[in-house]
Amino acid sequence: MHDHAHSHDSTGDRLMTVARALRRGFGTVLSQWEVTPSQARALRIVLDHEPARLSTLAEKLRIAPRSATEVVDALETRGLVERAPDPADRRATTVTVTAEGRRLQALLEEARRTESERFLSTLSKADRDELDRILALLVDALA
Amino acid sequence: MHDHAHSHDSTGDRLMTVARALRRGFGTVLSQWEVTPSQARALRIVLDHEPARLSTLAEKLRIAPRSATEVVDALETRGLVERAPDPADRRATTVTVTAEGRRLQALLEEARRTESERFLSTLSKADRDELDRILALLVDALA
DNA sequence: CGGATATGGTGAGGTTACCTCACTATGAGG
DNA sequence: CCTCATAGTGAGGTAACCTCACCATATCCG
Repeated sequence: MHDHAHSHDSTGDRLMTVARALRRGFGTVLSQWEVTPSQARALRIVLDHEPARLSTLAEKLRIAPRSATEVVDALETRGLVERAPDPADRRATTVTVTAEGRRLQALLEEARRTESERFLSTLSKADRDELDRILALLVDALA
Repeated sequence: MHDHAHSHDSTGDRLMTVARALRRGFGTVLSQWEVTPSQARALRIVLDHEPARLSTLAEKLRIAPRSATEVVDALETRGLVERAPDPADRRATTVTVTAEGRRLQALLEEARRTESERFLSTLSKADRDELDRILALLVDALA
């Protein structure tokens, strides 16, 4: 009677399933502020590396430099970041977050945290800690 | 020297990071057979629900019916699935996997398993089991 | 110094995987 | 049978990527 179609799924499959659901959740939350997931990710990275070159941003986001141009265009249009010439290299452009961008980023961070907790709320505290610990190991291994 | 920029990330963030990396891995492996992730997912679902209606497939993949048409088009062009009229409802179309599709699906399943294990290889057996157990809980909670 | 070569950013144009909307064909209920 | 719902698909659109070509600037080196 029960749906045990997942019973033969591997850990990797489960991981993808869970991540997909969480992605959906984040996306829904983000749309409240008319921010796309890609923009939210970029805004966050820029804030972490301010003042960030476009090329640095591209690298951190693991996208092509050309694509970084696009997402910065979008953020700049929304007034969340600003471009400025890099005084050290006249080819380069640096990106900084505006006050407005900072304000929004704080809201997004909070929303992400809330959504994440809601998502994990079916787990016991112990399991959540375990999950976090193991995921951290995997993240470290990616470096 | 070390990159501890992730230190303030939440569990949800880590989950996304890990899933993203795994997705990349799967994608790379799949490209060996010139199969896109979307096609691989669809092939799998069709096999699990054979003979599957397009609408059923769309529902299981959580995409719009129109999009199911597209992915089935792609699979049919590659000779991996076949459309047939549903004898019970002349509006409906059923999709079945061809012998070729079955052969490929077996290869893909194996590749997925291998890639998944490679990805998790940095974890101890105990941690892998823990991770699997907790993810299974989350998957169940999604239903 | 100056010429070759590498690098930073962007315009043009393409791809994938989605979407909505409108339409046709068929089924089902009153 | 007349209305209304449902199955699939054509047409056309979007987000988030991509490559390739190009220009401006930097760097290296004979």
